[in-house]
Amino acid sequence: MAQARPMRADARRNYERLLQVAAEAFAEHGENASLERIARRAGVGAGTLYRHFPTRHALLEAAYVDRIEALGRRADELAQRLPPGEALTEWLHELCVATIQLRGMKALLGAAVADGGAAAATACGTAVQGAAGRLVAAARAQGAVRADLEPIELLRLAHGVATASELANRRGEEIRRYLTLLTEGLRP
Amino acid sequence: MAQARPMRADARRNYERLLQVAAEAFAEHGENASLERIARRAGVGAGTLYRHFPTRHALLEAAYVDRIEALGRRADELAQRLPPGEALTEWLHELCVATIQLRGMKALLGAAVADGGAAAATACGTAVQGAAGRLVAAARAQGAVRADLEPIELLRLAHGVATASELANRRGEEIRRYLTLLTEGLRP
DNA sequence: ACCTGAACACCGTTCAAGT
DNA sequence: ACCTGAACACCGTTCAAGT
Repeated sequence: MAQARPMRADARRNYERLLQVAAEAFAEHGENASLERIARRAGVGAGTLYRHFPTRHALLEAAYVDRIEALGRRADELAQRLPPGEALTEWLHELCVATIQLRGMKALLGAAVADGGAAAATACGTAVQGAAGRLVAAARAQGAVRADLEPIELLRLAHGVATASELANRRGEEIRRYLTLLTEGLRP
Repeated sequence: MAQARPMRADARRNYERLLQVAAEAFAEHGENASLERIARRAGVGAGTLYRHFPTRHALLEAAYVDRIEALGRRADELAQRLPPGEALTEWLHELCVATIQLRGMKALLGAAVADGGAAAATACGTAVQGAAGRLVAAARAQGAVRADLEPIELLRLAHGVATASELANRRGEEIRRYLTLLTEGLRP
């Protein structure tokens, strides 16, 4: 998405500053961090925040889109280094860690795999659904996962595993265990 | 928990009215429903709400504790009618449906299986952890589930499955599918 | 013993006035 | 073209005053 016209210098400065402060605020307080405080800490008026980011979700997405896209690239790195089944498992683990680590990330990743329509169009939705699609296709071709497994449902289940791990503690210590239970199933 | 002294008639009336309005409000708007509006709709001052329910969570728990305890009894009904493995699966399904159905329920059930310590002491924690404990023990004795499966982690994973299903839609149509994936595992 | 509702602090969001 | 900050509505929470 190339910027048609470059932003005015002061606007650009405010924009960057808002993103930086927002990333911290969302990481610490979650998706409901106070927007008014973000504006204040960034040294801009409330109106400036709303001009750059018309909705809370727009700010949240802008604040974390880099990390999400890095996760997308990470999928391909893992696909090169590891057999398809292991690459998938390892990527899911990193996805879950990211989900828990920054408090605001959970809402963002949730929205990125919600519902179907609108989510897939966002940058985060594209990155994460694309990555999962490639990893699942490769794993399926090798017979490492069941043939009827859809990438989108796997992403939702991974979000569920992250949620479950978060209920145990915020440190993510249970992620491996819960991911193993999901992969292997509950039967003996 | 027997009431040491019965409440004064007006207090009792306010208490009941608050619970009723709160149950509707939480069901519709989720756990963050406006407390001030609940008080207003119940026709009481804000102070009265806080007197009866010192925290938002206390009100949420009081509003839904009946339903949660019914779910606990339901576990034993199912255990009588069905083989242990099926009873467990069916109960998990009903638990997930309940989790999604009333918007406020998710936060309550989440808290009931969070973290260990404080949760187990609440009425909801006791009911739900007790039920899961009995069902898992029976299923384990029959070899229907893996021997190392802890009730608490199963409850957390079920909460994750409910979360995953909610990402697909609020109608719970995906619950069976996601529960099957969890039970059977992701491998072919 | 219990209730009311004003009071305070804080926040989301908009918009007239500025540069 | 962009910014500021006052203004409005709404909410959580407390507490003095009532009955």
